[in-house]
Amino acid sequence: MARIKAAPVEDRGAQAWARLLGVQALIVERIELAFAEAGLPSLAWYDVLWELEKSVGGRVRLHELAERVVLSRSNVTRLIDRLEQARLIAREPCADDRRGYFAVLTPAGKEMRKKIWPVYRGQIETLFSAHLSPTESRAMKLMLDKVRRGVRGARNDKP
Amino acid sequence: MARIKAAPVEDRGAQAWARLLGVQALIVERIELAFAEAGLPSLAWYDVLWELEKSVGGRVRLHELAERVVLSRSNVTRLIDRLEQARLIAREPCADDRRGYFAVLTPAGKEMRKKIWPVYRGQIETLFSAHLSPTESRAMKLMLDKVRRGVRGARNDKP
DNA sequence: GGGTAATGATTGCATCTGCAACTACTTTTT
DNA sequence: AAAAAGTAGTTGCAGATGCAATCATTACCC
Repeated sequence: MARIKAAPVEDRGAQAWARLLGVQALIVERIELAFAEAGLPSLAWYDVLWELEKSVGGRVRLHELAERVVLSRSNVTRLIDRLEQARLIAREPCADDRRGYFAVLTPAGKEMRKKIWPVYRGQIETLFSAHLSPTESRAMKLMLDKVRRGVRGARNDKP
Repeated sequence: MARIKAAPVEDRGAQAWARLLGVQALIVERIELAFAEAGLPSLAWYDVLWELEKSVGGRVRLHELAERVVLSRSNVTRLIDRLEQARLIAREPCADDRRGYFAVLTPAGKEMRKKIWPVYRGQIETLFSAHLSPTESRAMKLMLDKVRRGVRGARNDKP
């Protein structure tokens, strides 16, 4: 009958959040290390390449990209600069809106992503998936989806 | 009877990982914004203050701190520099090992942490906990604990 | 339609971060 | 006990990041 040291309900969210932060930092550090050892570019580069590859025509407007990879505008400008210098993507002016630019994936960019993926996949498997059952992974994804929808849905409370 | 578009089991982990990265980035961005608006220092500073407060005597060796907040050594040196300049912590030489230093929490540091926490807690609640049931939060924490133990336990495979 | 507001992208500046090299001290080896 | 190897922390350097300001273009609205 003795109820032992159950965390106050209001704290459970904070505890889960703290673990999430810790695990994310730990695993990202390892992945970056593995990438560097394999002579591959950073996770940020992979994210951009993958985001482009997912998009129709391998092209995305820069501000759209900034939102998807969660970086500030100025940062995207310079990240794209570096990727362009490495010939993995190219800038292409937008016909409809003469202020805007697309980032488009080059063949070399496509190949680079293909080259990174097996390494990335292996790290995810070893560092993350291996410690969860498929059911757990699925549950985690669903929960995080709910959180994401909640956060993104509730934006702009201002009138 | 038709089984519809179930993700291959091997991909579930990767999907969960992708969501984790996305949600973390999204929420951290919001939290940093809220901190800045409230005139508070960054999340990194909070992490250090909290780590010290949790430790007996409010003191931790620098290399220990680096490991706990998942930062490189050199980075800790300079993070501690800034915190020291702000009088929130102090360096104290270690008697046992004359190479080493402790970071110790000052009263001002303790107060700062107390001042940040309500804001932080509010953000966690709004951005994260609000979208999960207490049961889900608990399940998420337990899963992430398993992952963390798995990652930390499997280190140093090298002979 | 002309003025104002808003948006897309870039740049200057300051900060933050990591790696590699370095100094100082400690532990291990022989 | 002297030499070798390892560990704690700092520093130089280069890269990455964000904010605020700027320029160009588009949308709004009276």
